[in-house]
Amino acid sequence: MSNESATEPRWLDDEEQHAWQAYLHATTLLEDHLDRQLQRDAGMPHVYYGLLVQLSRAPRRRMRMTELAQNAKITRSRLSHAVARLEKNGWVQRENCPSDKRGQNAHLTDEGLRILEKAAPGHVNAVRAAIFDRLTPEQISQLDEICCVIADGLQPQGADLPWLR
Amino acid sequence: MSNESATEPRWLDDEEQHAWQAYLHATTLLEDHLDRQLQRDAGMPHVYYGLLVQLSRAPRRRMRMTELAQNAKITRSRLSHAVARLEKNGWVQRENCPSDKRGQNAHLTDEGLRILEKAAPGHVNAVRAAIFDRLTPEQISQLDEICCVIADGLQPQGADLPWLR
DNA sequence: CCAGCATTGTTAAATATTCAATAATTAGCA
DNA sequence: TGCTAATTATTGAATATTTAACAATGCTGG
Repeated sequence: MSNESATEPRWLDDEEQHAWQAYLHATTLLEDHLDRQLQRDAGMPHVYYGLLVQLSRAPRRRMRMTELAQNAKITRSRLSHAVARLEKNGWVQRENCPSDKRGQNAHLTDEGLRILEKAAPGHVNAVRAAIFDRLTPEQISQLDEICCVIADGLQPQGADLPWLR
Repeated sequence: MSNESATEPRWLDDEEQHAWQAYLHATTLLEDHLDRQLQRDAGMPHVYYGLLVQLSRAPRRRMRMTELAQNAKITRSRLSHAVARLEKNGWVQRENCPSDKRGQNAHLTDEGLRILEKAAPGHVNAVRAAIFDRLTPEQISQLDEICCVIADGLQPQGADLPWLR
C-alpha cells in the first residue's frame, strides 16, 4: 500500500530535466531565429515559407487545403488564415477543386515561386549554420531518429483523421 | 573559376532533408500538443507555464523581468505582455525593484504556485509520454547534447546582451 | 431516395506575439 | 559634475494563432 503513483507522478530525473531544458532552449531559439531571418529576407514567418515549399513540390504546384495542412502539421483554420494572407501577397491563389465542390486547391503562383526561390538560399544557409554545420553525421542521424520517434508518438497514427484537433 | 558557391548555396542532401523534416514535424507537433494540454488543464499556454516554473525555482519566487526573459528565451516585450496577463489571473505580481528604479520583479503568488502545482503532474506526464518514455537513455543523452550544440550556436554567447533581438 | 452523419473550408472573436517607439533610469566617462 | 550612451520595462499597432461555431457539400445505410 505504498504505491502513491496515482497522486505523485514520476518527475524528471536530473538528466531528463537537463535534456528537456536544452530541448526547449534549442527549439525556441531556432524557431525565433528562422522566423526573423525569413521575416527580414522574405517578408513572411517560417511556417508560411514552409507552405510555399510544400506547394512548390506538389504536382502542378497545387494542393488541397486539408492535405497541405496535414503536411505542414497545422490546423485547417490556421492554414485558412495563412493562405488568405499569402493570397493577398499574390504568392498563392485559391481555386475550386473540380472533383469536390467543398474543396479548395491552393496554387503557388509564378510570383510566389519567384519569392520562394529568392528566399531559399538564405534560408538554407540559416538552417545549415544553426544545425547541419554544427552536428556530426552521426548526430544528424540520431536527431532524425529521435524526431521520428517523437513525431510518431504524437500523430493520431491509427486513424488518419482528425489528425489535429 | 568553376566555383559558383556565391550564387548556388549548399542545399541539404537527402539525409539532412529528412532529418530537417522530422525535426520540424516533431517540434511543431509537440509544441501544439503541450500548448493544448496546458491550455485545457491549466488555462495557459506552454510558454506561460514555463514562466511560472522559472519563478517557482527562483529565490523568494521573485525574478527580474530581464532575467526571466533571458531564461525563458523570449523577448522582454513578450514577457511584459505575458506577465500582464498572468497578473490579471492573480498568479504573478509585479513589484518595484529596490535596487534599480527602472526594474521590476515578477513574483509568483501563492495562488500562482497552487495553480502550478496542480498543473505540474499532468504536464510531466505529457512530456514523459511524448519524449522520455519513448527514447532510450542513450537517445536522451544524444538529444541533450544535440540541443546544447544548437542552442550554443544561436546564443549571442560572446556578449551577454542584447541576447535576443 | 434520403436522413443523418462526416468532411471541407471558412469565419469571428479572443488571445498571443512581433515590431518599433517610448519614458524612465542608470552607467560610463571627459 | 554633467553629458551621452546604454539599459529597463512597457506600450500600441500590426500580425498571427486558437477556439468554437458555421455553411456547404459529400457519404452511407435503411
